[in-house]
Amino acid sequence: MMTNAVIEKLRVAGLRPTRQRVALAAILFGAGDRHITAEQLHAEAVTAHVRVSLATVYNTLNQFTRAGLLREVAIEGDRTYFDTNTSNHFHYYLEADDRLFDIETSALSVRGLPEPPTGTKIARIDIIVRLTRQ
Amino acid sequence: MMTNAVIEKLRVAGLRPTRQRVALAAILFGAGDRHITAEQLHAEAVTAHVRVSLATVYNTLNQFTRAGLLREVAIEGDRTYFDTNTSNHFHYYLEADDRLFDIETSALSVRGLPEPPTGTKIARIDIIVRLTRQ
DNA sequence: TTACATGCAAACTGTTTGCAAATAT
DNA sequence: ATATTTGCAAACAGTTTGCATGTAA
Repeated sequence: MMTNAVIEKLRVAGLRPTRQRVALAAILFGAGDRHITAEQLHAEAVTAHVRVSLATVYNTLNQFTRAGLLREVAIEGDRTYFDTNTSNHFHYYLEADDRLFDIETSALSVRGLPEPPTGTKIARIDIIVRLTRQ
Repeated sequence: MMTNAVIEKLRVAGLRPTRQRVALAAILFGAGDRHITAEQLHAEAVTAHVRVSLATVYNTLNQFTRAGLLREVAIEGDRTYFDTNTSNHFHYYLEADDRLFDIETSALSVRGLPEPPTGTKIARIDIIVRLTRQ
């Protein structure tokens, strides 16, 4: 992703385009949809010779999420995954590899959902299809 | 749940019916389906005058899960929820209250799921319907 | 020039573990 | 008698925070 486009994206989200944010955004949004942890992103930044602390990576991921640029994916286990695809979609999770990827279809739907309890409404439906090696 | 039934359940699962396990199992399985964290279970045990350490509660929940008596539910956030209903079913999650409950229907189904990637098969489908107060 | 962002280390939370004492078989 | 389980405290992993320094506007 071009640096200018990243900078614009951050500005639109109301975030100052600092060196660290621009570099992290370029990694995150520069190569299609990604599912990444803070630790992984930090490692990639280090590899790309971007000087940024792990704390800043965490803070940045949380800011991006609050700004709607990322979405958190709930997987049981310790690490938190962040997804660069914020549109409505579902996931495969391959436990053996601790890897997460999008289900490539928009045809997927849920049937037979009852009315939610009184006083509540559905905010979002998360679907995780757990895979095992066969 | 009668103590005898709990003891039998533990034996069948290959777990020695110790005082702590029997007491925790009675709390867990004695009152319909429950969704509970280690901390919550520990608090209930203390209230019920069962002397048990938090570490033992954690260990016990993990043992029960390994034995197929419980099921873990992945919610983003820090705490791990354990569900006493191990059958195939889905969940509502009310974020405002950090509360989890079963979707009361067996009619719920997923349509349009593509073939899983080569070399993998579907182990389980987790669905979390996130609710907000309206 | 001023408000905001960063880095670091220290704090914090949920969870696991090592080991001696207690308990089930 | 012996193998398993427990409690405790200490360890641990992932994540957050306080504060001095640095940087964007």
